[in-house]
Amino acid sequence: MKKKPTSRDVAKKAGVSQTTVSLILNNRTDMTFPETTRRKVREAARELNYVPNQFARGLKTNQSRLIGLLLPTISNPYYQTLAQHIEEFAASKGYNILLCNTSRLADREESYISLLKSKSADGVIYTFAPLLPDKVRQVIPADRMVIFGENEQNLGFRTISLDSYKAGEIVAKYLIELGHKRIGFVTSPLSGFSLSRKSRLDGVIAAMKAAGLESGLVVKEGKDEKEINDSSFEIDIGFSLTEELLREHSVTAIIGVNDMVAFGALSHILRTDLRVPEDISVCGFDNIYLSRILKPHITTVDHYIADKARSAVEMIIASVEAEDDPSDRQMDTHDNMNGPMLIKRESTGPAPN
Amino acid sequence: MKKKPTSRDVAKKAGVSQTTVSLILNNRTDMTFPETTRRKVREAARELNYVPNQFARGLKTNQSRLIGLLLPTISNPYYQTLAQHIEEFAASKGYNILLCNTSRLADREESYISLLKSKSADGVIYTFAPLLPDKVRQVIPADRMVIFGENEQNLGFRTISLDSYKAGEIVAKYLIELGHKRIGFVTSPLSGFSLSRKSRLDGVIAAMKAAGLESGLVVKEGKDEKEINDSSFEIDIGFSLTEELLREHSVTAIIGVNDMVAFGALSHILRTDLRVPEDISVCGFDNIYLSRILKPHITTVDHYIADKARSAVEMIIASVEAEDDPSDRQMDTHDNMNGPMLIKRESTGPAPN
DNA sequence: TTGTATGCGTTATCAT
DNA sequence: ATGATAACGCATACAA
Repeated sequence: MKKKPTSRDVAKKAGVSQTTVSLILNNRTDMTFPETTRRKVREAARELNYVPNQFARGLKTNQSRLIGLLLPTISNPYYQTLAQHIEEFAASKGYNILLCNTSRLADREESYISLLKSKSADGVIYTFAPLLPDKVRQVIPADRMVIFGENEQNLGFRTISLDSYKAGEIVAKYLIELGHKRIGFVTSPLSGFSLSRKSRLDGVIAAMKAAGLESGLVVKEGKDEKEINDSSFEIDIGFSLTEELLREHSVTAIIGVNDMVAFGALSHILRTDLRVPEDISVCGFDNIYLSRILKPHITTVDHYIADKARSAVEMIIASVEAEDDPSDRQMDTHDNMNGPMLIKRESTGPAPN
Repeated sequence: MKKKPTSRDVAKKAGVSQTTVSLILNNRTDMTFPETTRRKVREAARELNYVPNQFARGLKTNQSRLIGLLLPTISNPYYQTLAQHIEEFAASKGYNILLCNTSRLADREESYISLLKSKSADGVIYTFAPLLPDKVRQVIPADRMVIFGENEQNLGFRTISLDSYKAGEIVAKYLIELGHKRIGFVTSPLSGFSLSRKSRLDGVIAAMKAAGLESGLVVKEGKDEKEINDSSFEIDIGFSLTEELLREHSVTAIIGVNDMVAFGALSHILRTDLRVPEDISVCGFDNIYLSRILKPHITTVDHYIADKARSAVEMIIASVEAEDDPSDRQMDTHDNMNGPMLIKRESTGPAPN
């Protein structure tokens, strides 16, 4: 590890003071330098391969340009895509992403929170409801924290909402319009972590009720969530619950609680005599990239994740920048955001008969 | 952003000096303290919610416990799984992952390299051949850099090899044993970035040649790589090239250059009258998690990615730790590692006739 | 316009 | 066994 050049080295080489180097390299507009000085400094920096030491800078400024991204797992197309969008937008703004995979384990979550504090992360994006909301509050300033997902329990954190309830309604209404009266809802466990699963189901129930079809809904819920780190678990759940469902009930449509579960359902159905969508319709949620790839293309609900990822990052950056200039302290008025949108594809059609 | 407590605050509260706090909280074994002092300090730290400031610590120690992970994209099951394994093992060792998505763009790669230097990253893991090897060499010390993948051009970087050539051989030999004589090789572009694609093909060619079946190989190569950031591109390539291939040639087996391409191939075949594997066999490379999920389960080659991810992280950590104690400077003797292994599944069978 | 001096919070050296 | 004190490299208030 050869020693790295410091701003003092650059200063010496350029024949100016270290202050001048700092000022010029930070492009400070409130100061003006002769073009020759600027050139000398930049050239010296380039020749020495100088890069400012973020430890030293951070010690002064207390900014890290680091955003912690907490995920239950990255082996899941939904989180993947989310991570990708967040990373891309953050990078475009000069912020970087520290990958924090919690596996939904409280102790991992806790150690990551401490880590983020000690690294003076400028912000934290949760992609699930915190397991330890009180701990988080102690450690992370409220305006540096955003939850990406459901907002139900209202813990007082800022939230980028996906409105899963409405998404559930939309899907159910669509199927009802197509004439479906007996619908199966297949889901990984509703208890515990994922609030969005429950919300989606609630939305479906509401729509069924509104159409007087309550009794036509069959819910099949998966059991334990032990293997949740690998999304193959969700496919398996979709597969086996659908098998069970079709053995016991005659439905004309199946809603998977997300696209992965829906794939599992589809995967079972394709092994039977049933045709999709002639005999049975299938749909999911999330519009993960696989849903426009795997055949038959699956009907699903899009959340405008890219836009929302952008908003999440923007909220944090706004707080960071408000630090210097406390004037524009406008918080989270992100209400005019796109709601969920149905993506109709091959896997759904009119009810048979 | 309320002010964070410093070790001095802890010292004041515990009634000791700041030095003592540092010594105790760092669990230094070369120093011994009365149990009462230790308790006082720890308690004060806990009560104040004290977390050491990494900027200050880093300034002194020049260690960040940060590893930069350079990926072309994370929207690809292969890189996903790799990232997951690397993150998990690194976290277990107290190291963290900075996500560096380059989209295979040279300027992004360059800015990430500078960033990693300025953040004093302890190491860098490339998951592809560097676009800017010279720049990397200038900025990242050789012993803090590991390439995960092919080693062909031998740029002088340490490498965790996947031995794609051998993987190609293994697959081809297996198909030949099953009696296949006319085999299609379907691939995304061979030029440019991905060395492993070419190596896989070379391995296949070698095996065919060895069996005197050279003329039985048909290679279909996809054109431009513009949409490579979304792995749907690879599925599309598999789909359309297979369509083309089957129109022009009669083969009894198709090798996809990776599992995604193989899925694309499969996806087309399932829309024809051909049965898999009775009429035609399909296989891929990488053993991504989808390959044991999607039906029919696809035959593929496993690389022991989890083990190798571990090795990559270990190599870096070893270098970091060798810094203090330059005695154990044993470098990359990771030769006794598992080679590629064939995973036989439903999508392959004996050649027809 | 440029340079000098100081301090950020830690770790580490050296006294005590 | 514990406490003063000096760096680490940068940004910045202030001096020139």
